[in-house]
Amino acid sequence: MRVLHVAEKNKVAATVSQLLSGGRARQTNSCATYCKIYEFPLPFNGGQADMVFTSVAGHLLELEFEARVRGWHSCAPRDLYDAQVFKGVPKGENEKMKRNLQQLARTCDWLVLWLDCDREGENIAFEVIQVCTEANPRLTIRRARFSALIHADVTRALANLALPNENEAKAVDARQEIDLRIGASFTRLQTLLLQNKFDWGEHTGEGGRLLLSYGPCQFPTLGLIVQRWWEIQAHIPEHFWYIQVMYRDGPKACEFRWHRTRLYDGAVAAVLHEMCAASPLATVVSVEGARKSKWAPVPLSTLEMQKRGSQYLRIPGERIMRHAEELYQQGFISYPRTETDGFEASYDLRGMIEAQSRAAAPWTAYAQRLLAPDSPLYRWPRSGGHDDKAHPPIHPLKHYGGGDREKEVLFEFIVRHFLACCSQDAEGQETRVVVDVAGEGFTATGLMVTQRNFLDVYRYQSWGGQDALPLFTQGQTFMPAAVDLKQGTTQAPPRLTERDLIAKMEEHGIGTDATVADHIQKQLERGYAGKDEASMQFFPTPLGESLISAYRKMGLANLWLPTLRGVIERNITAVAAGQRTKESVLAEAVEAFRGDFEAAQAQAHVLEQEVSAIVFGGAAPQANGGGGGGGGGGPGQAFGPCRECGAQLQLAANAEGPPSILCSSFPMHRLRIDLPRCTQAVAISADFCPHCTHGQVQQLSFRFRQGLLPPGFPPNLTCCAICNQDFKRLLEIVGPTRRHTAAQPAAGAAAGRGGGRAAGAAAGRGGGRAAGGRGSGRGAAAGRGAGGGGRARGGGRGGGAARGRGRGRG
DNA sequence: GCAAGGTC
Repeated sequence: MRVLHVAEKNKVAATVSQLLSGGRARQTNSCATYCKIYEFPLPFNGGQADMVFTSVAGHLLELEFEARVRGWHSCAPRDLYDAQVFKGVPKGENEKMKRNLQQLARTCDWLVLWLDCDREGENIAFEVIQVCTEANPRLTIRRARFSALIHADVTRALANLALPNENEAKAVDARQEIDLRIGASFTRLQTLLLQNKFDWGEHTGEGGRLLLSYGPCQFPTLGLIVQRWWEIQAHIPEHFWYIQVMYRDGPKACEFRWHRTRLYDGAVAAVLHEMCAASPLATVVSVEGARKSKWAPVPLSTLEMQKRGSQYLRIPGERIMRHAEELYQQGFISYPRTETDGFEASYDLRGMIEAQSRAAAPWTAYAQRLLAPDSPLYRWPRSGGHDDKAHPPIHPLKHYGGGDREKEVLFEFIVRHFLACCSQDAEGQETRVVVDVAGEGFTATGLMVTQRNFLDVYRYQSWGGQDALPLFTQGQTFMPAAVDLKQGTTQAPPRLTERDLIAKMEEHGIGTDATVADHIQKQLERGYAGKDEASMQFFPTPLGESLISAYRKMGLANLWLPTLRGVIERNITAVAAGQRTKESVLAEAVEAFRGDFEAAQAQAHVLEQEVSAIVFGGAAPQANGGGGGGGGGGPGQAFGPCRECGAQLQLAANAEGPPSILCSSFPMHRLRIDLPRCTQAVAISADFCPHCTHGQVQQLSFRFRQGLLPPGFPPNLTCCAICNQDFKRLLEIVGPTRRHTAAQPAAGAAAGRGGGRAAGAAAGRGGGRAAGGRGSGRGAAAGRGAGGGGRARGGGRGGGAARGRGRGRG
């Protein structure tokens, strides 16, 4: 009896056959470059069998359209919803893998499938079955289910062979067909529609041809980037005030923070501050201590490696995966694509630590400390609770001597993470001191680390530090070194870092651990997004923004919202669970997307308008009706070049209230000026500004609402909005228009403070200035307030420092 | 020239 065993990758075929044969399997080459053959005898099914192990390399087959519609001009893109699809063998390596399988299948009686125990693995199993039974229809077919490549698991799997799960495979079939139909149809629609309408210049890729791809993972990814960008654009900086109490005794000092945190009403804050300043003696109300611990990390999964790697090491996820793949191929680390973040009890962790304790590396001494008999430092890693039933967490196998600098840095991270997760948590003592000043409460918090433990090896993280508070006792009084009224400004949310983006994609189920980095990379390749190298933050390009904006205006939000993938995923999960048939899910999804496709095609002019307005800064016709317009800024009327970058300045309509002035260039520079709150109407006048020397800028004609105008200010003004001092002064006095994001509410703090607070904030702004002016030389506070006007934070500029300070802290 | 998912 001959039994053919097929694994998903050569490594698994090699490991399983070595485990089952006790290391006596004979290896030979096959006609497929990466897929070896391993042979050995073994008792099986009551007799003796010749075991033949080989593998594929991922999917063997690919879903393709029938030849009739393969040419881009052979049919209308919408025909791709009805065209036939079938699974074929892609040319090249896969043809060789197929030949290898069929040659072996002809000589065998059994086929045992050792593909990864996930949905894709189940689908590949059926690809292997299809190909093998073509060559030998008499095969007895079984599935081996294993969760770890260790002896006990593998022998158990062989002794408990089961049948493959067709439902799981069909779920993947459905996913493939949906992805192919919507991906190809929208890609062709977008590309064919727009490629000849504009001069794309630098946007075209290698072949000099423009490719505007659409995909159910790439668009929601782009959507995440654009959405955040719109939130940033919609943010209106708001001033707030807080009281800060400082203690100082020689070198010892600490800051007490106000229990009210902050107030948005400057006048009220000023009153409270005056009370504190009038009787500043502080009384210690309580001194409390608490033990705190900082948890060591859990074992490393792929996405965690990418998130932490991009943050700690500043290496993009795509390169992390490339290095990790090489380290794996060369035997330095375990399999790099895993969701598992806990070790099975049978893993020999001490053996792995030992391997790192022998190398001459900076972490050698730490590894030795961990290994010491009865080491109080060592502990079995906490599990993160995820298990893909196919691969262990990423861990080092042997020492990597180096060569490639970036690969070394990644390897070091993998080792340090592994050692850290095998270590005890860090321990510390927190002290909280509460004081009372004139009836207002303030708290100082200090943390002293008592046991560093894993932090000693995990140098990417820090905790507290030498932040011990001076000694206070309850009932004690002291005179603060300062009781200050401070002013701060709310900050727009930061642009997304790679870590943020990966986390959001994970949250919404966009992509898998093996593909998330590719989807991000694709944003850059297609020119949909850019990445600020210094801050590692993503921003949409005008092209990316225009595409998303177009679908938003069409009212087809489900084509780019991050929830798109989750909807598809939920439906195919029902197929995998046997609750729905593949046919019904497919029919439903295809009909839904066909509807979206037809709606998009019917409104193709919106796509053109958005690209024209946002990418090419053209004075496109105003979008009529659309999907509400708003926050993101739509097409606008141009009135002259931007002084900083030369691109067109536009008067861009908002959903409510007067339009805003927008510079269309990006990411070089992006200017936004919200007009004064009292603006009733504005129009581009025929006159040019006599002062702007960088180009011809048309003046704007304003009509203002009388009630809000400062005394003596003319209700009608025609002036240059860029350089006119009266206009700037008015903007300073009355503040910019308060707008709301129509379709996409801003996240977190900004949204929470929406309309309701508007009146209070406006009042606060006025009051605050007064307070600042009255107060005796509080230069810093007053100075911070200036320049807060209508200018939104620019794209590429000025990121870092201010951003790092976080939201709203002064 | 289209997708996303495997893996080398």
